[in-house]
Amino acid sequence: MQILIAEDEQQIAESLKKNFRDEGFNAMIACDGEMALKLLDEIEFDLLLLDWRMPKLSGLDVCRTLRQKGIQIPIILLTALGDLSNKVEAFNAGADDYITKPFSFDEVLARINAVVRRYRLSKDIIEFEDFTLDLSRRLVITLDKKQIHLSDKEFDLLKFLVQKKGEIVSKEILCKNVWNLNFVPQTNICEATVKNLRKKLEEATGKKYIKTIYGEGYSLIAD
Amino acid sequence: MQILIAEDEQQIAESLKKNFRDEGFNAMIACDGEMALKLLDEIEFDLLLLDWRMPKLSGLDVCRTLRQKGIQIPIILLTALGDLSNKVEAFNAGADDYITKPFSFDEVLARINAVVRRYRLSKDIIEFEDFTLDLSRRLVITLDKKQIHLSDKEFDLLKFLVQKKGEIVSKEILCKNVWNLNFVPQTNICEATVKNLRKKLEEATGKKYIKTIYGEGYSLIAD
DNA sequence: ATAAAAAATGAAAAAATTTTCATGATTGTT
DNA sequence: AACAATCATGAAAATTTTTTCATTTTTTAT
Repeated sequence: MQILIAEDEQQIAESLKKNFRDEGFNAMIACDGEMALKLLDEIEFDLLLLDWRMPKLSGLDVCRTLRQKGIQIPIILLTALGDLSNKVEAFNAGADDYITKPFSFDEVLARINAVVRRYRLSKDIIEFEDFTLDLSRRLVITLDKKQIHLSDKEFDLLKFLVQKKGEIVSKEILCKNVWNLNFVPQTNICEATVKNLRKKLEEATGKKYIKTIYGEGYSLIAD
Repeated sequence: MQILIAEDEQQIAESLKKNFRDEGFNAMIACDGEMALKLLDEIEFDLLLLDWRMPKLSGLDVCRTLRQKGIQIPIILLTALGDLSNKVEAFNAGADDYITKPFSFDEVLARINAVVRRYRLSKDIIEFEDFTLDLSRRLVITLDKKQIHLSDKEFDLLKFLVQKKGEIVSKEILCKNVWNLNFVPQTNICEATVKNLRKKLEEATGKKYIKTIYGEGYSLIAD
């Protein structure tokens, strides 16, 4: 996960970054609001941790600007003041959550998880066991945030199986949905692609996910 | 936009169709529920305007049948009866919205816009001028519903430009976001890919969309 | 008008993906 | 156990995509 920390107090920013690294997250620091906007414009982040008080542009301004532009990245605002009116202001500006300083890193983690989970529901992200499919970016990410590189057909096949997880999917249906064929071809395209997908999934996770049901089809199983 | 009007009262149907044409939408009329289903099966529509009371199959039946088949087209139900229980029934059957007769055409337009916007947000669909990007299926569709076949890199490039439509995007930023490079390579990968993308877009739409801003970058422009 | 920098282009080379084919292994049935 | 059907596999062939390179064209500044 790629996180942008927009925070002018270097100590806090660095400490967050270090903690994130230990969690396997990749964090980058912007020391003011303008820099944050610039970085967000250039690089794709999964989450923005945004300090309220910052030089040049306040966190609130950054938040409003982003939402105005239609950018939907999850945003958590950090603030030193814990009163309710700030909270309301934060949400009105388009923040997804709100943390009061001083905070523990555990709290940050918990909030991030909640916010990101909500975000995923609204986006096209499907989780299955040890990996996550990002349908719009066509990425498969493992638990340890590594990317599994799948070819187009492999991705389509996995996507279809994940969408039908547990169910048995016949080759006929696969041909329709992955190859857009209304018949099962004479060749063994399905089997060949399944084979390659299996290999990549096992290399990445060490587990066997695609089960063959003799005479019926394939099925994606948990463990 | 391709609209199907399912309405047995010819006068209403024709009036709607005429109004739609003035708005630049293409509408087709089905005079009963069965005909509506048949047309929906054969032609891709963007919206279904569905009368409640119709011969053979009622609007509600059509709605339920479509949803049962997993077809997700936005549906607006038209009804002569304005009571609340109908509204609930409509939504339960899977309609997206509900208009009570008599209605003004402005109201129809407003509801259509709202429904279609919501649908697009939920589907990760971005529109730009004469084409539409379907991010989760990685498809580019022209106004006349033809598919533009783009390679992976071409799609990523177009997607990025569409997301920044109007803005100038430097090669540096493209390299970061399309090729995941933190530098501009010595070779002219960007230019070459832009060239191929331009060719395909122009072949499909006859228009030039990607403008070069000398020394600065590229920009996707309207017309 | 001219030179230098930047961008466009066509074609070739390199790399990756998709598909096919021949062969071997597995499964269910009799 | 034997058979037929089904599936798995490795490797080759075919196709497509990506990248590079040499050259031409365009743009900007002088």
